[in-house]
Amino acid sequence: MLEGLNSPQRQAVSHPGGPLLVIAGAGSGKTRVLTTRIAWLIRECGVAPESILAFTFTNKAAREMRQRVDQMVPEAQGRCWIGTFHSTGVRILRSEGHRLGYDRFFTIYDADDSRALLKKIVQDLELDTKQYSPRQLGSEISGHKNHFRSPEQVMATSITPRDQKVAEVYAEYGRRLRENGAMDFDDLIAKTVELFEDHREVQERYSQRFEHVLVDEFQDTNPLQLVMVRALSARHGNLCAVGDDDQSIYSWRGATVENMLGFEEYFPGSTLVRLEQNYRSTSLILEAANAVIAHNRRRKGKTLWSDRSGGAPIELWWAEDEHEEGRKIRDRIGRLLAETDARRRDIVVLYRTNAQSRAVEDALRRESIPYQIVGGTRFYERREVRDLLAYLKCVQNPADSVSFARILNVPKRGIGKTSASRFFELAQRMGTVSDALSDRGRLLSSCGKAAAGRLAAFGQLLQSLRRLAENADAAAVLRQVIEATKYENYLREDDPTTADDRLENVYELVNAAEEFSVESDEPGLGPFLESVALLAEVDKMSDETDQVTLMTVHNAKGLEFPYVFIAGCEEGLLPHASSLEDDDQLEEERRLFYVALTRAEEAVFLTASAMRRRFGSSEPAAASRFVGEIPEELVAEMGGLAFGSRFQAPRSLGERRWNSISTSAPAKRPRRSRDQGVSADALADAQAFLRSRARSKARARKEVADHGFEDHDLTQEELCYRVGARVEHELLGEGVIEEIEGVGDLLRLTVSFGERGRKRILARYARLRLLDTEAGAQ
DNA sequence: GTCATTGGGATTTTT
DNA sequence: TCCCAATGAC
Ligand SMILES: Nc1ncnc2c1ncn2[C@@H]1O[C@H](COP(=O)(O)OP(=O)(O)OP(=O)(O)O)[C@@H](O)[C@H]1O
Repeated sequence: MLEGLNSPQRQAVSHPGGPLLVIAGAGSGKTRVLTTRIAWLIRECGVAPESILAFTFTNKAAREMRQRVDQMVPEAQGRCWIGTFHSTGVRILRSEGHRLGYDRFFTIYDADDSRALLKKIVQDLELDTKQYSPRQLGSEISGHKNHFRSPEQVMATSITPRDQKVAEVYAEYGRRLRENGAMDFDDLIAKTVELFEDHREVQERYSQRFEHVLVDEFQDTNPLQLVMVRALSARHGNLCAVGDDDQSIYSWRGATVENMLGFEEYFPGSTLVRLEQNYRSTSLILEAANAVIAHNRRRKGKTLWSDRSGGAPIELWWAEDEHEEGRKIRDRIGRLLAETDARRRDIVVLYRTNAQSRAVEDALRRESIPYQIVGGTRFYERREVRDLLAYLKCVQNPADSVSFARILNVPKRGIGKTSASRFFELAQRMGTVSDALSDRGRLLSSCGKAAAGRLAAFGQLLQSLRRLAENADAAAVLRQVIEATKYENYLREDDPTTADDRLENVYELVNAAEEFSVESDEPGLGPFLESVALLAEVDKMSDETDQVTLMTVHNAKGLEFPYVFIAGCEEGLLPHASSLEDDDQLEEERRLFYVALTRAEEAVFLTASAMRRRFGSSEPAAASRFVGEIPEELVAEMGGLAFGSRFQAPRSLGERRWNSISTSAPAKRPRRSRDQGVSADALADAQAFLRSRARSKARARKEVADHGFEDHDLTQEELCYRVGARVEHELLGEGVIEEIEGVGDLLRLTVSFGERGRKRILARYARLRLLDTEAGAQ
């Protein structure tokens, strides 16, 4: 079993017991060690499979781990508990949640449901929805939960009046979730922890049961999850955690590397194992990744090497806009497929934001290159899908008022705002929604004749669906919902232009339910809703079909591909504009880039675009500083004809910016007009510009309008351009510069070519030659 | 109660 | 650019 493993890997796999932390860089076999250790424990140490609990980051990772363990130790046969924190929480709460007053199949609220509930609360508490947006509140409350802070604690430590209000909302939110018999995502872990605290005997039982607890991707666990891990491993103290602090990319979700760095403190007497050999990537890729991540200050350095010497240089492609970027990616993919033995499934296109997938998709589609997209507008977030799921949740859980409110008048059944709010008042007085629905008399007196009739009819619909659900499987209930509500007609009438798409989604949901009903040994509504709620995007990723994969860097965590494209290597995108002001956030962006690079086995292709469409208008972009942090000799700048080498290489621009940014802040200085020359510390303006862009789009626009780019950092070549200078163009011949806008890659010149007319061109692509340099130079 | 129009906000990342 | 929520006319 230890065959093929290196020495520290073996040490970790065969570690006898007690807390073990494996810290190691990307591709060093952490996951493999964890998997093998599970098999080792069963086979060599005689540990019963059901006494093993392993946490993975996604259900997909769990599935793969389970498969591999089963391969190595057939007798394990899926008897180990391997799953995400959330699915493990659900599993425990399903059998123990009654102690906290929850039904076996409590409803799981997704982010949308939570927001709907928060919105209601904000309205009921008469707070300003601008200042307390459900979205913002949701993430604040989630943060509190993930840091293991109760509403009372938040209240006690609140400073501003707003903090207090947030604490109030938090407390009320918890009460209403409970009233609705529902938990949000965070509760799946928080309530498990609560269960263990309030019922020590339950905690004792579970921690007795799990002789060994293992955690993958430990750097992205949050304090709440740490509490859960500690509770579960308390009895035997056999915890094996693996992680890489340089790959921590979920701090915005409450994750903290402190869990790893403070391991010895939380689990005294722990053993530390480091893995230093990478088996995934060429050494060129590793060298690049190591160089980039070395720029992070807040890290414990580590060694990572590969004996896969050499490797193809990292290609850097420039495009004028995201469409061209998409085409270049597609063309390069086409060449890979034609010229190497790469299959489509060997290729992934990674990006920072989901919105970037669009341009790549368009390009791939035009050449009919099959692709799958992971994430983005999620299937289960589509309105029609959510409507139908809300019906199912409502059928399953009569107390779920959020789902009820969603479907009360969908499809339209003549119960408008007024009737609805009258009804909810009545329901509040009577205790539950379903009681109110079946009380004809009170309905009549509260809501009037017409509405009362409609409400009662709706109540009967729900009742009949509930009766059906007692015996039928999820698919049957779903089909009945669609039929009874004439949902297909509703979609067709509601908006004929989108009806086809939406109907397709409806059928896909039916399909999913049917598949579930056939495959699952518990085909009922409750288990189906549970599986839907826990499904992550990568879980649905197909490994079978041969297609190119598109996804965010976050989703690519833990995966590997021979060929990796990283699109949008631009300031403001990667690093993202919202992370530029804060060092910690900036370092997380760098880790993100590191994660992206280290997914690759054979080759990396970076692309960036000079212009990027955002909110419908094109905005300029500059090279990502991270690209500049890769040693120059590892990068091959591509682009052919359009990219004049006489002009400043864009990646150097990124480098320059970064270098200057890390020096002390430049003093304010007088503005100068562009043809007077350049200021030495124009960088500050560039930064300020990016910052302001992050702050407010409108303000940023104004800033551009007010003083354009004239004060930004200029390159050597740009220095030489000035209005009135004479230049020569390869095709157009001689001309005179009339106007200069932009900076760096985006430097645009308006040049008058006499009879050939006036052209506005990007300097980088134009291949201009200055004719009278002394006139242009300072 | 329903439908159309308008205006404002959104894109950072997700279990 | 697109999507939603709020507003107002019928
Ligand atoms: N001793 C080994 N010999 C050969 N290949 C190995 C060895 N250990 C790991 N590998 C391979 O290296 C690759 C990376 O392994 P694995 O995914 O376990 O690394 P990881 O540390 O979890 O990576 P990441 O941190 O990027 O998630 C896998 O393809 C794995 O099969």
